[in-house]
Amino acid sequence: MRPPPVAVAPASLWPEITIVTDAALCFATWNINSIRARAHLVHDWLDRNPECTLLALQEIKCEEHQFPSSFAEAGLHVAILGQKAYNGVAFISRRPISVTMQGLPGVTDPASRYIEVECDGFRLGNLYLPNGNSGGDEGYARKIAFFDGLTERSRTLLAQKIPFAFIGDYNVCPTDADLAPGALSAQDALVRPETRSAFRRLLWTGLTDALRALHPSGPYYTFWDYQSAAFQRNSGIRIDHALLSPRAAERLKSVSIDRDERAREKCSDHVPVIIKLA
DNA sequence: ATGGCTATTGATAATAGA
Repeated sequence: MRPPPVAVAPASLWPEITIVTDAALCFATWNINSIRARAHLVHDWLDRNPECTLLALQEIKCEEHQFPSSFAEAGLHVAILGQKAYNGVAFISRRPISVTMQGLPGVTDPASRYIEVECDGFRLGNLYLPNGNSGGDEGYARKIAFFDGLTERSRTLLAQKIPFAFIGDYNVCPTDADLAPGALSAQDALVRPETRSAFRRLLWTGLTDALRALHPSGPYYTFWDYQSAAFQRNSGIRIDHALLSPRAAERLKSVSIDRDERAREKCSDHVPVIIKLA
């Protein structure tokens, strides 16, 4: 057991903020678009990224019992919230993890889209937000309802003074700088003003968009459509994000997007985003 | 305007993704 963090400065604007000495931590998020189709890519990636302690996966597209056993057999810790055919989120970790939540309070959508774990005193929420383009008004309402649930969850964790990150596929381009010209129509649920507003309401609970904190301008994409040679044309969008609690944000060292993964054979249409905390 | 890619399934055509 490691000792609890030692506070050396008083709380400021956010009650959770204190300057602390915590162990370094590296984690990543990756919408894998079927773990069964791409388990080998995940193993390869983990082998090449030994410093990454936790990997959050989205769209595993299987039930718990269908999740490849190779990860646990390799000595990795696994936490899964799955369902048949669609959605599904999971953690693969080099360190022990305990599940603190499955699904978000108040979110009635039965789809498997949120799992949260504790690891060495840090909390990680792994989310796959509804796309919102299908299912008409009801489908879009589920997207906004998920944002509301996540916003409430942020307030709860902040009130509990737990350092955390919400990582995953948010299915939102926060600003026009987060998509290539022409990559999406203006009516798309990923860029609708109501979607961006919901994202900002979540941010304004006191969270930090890790990539933009370190890279305020310029195009950074995490998804390229399989169609129309989108990757070759770099017609991408940034929809996979890491939002950090204040105490986590103070420790932010780097954010990197592993775009090389998009060039691999039979790859996912998303690439890993890696976050390092001091 | 359409199709274009890729995955899934009480498939082999439909649905969802983004």
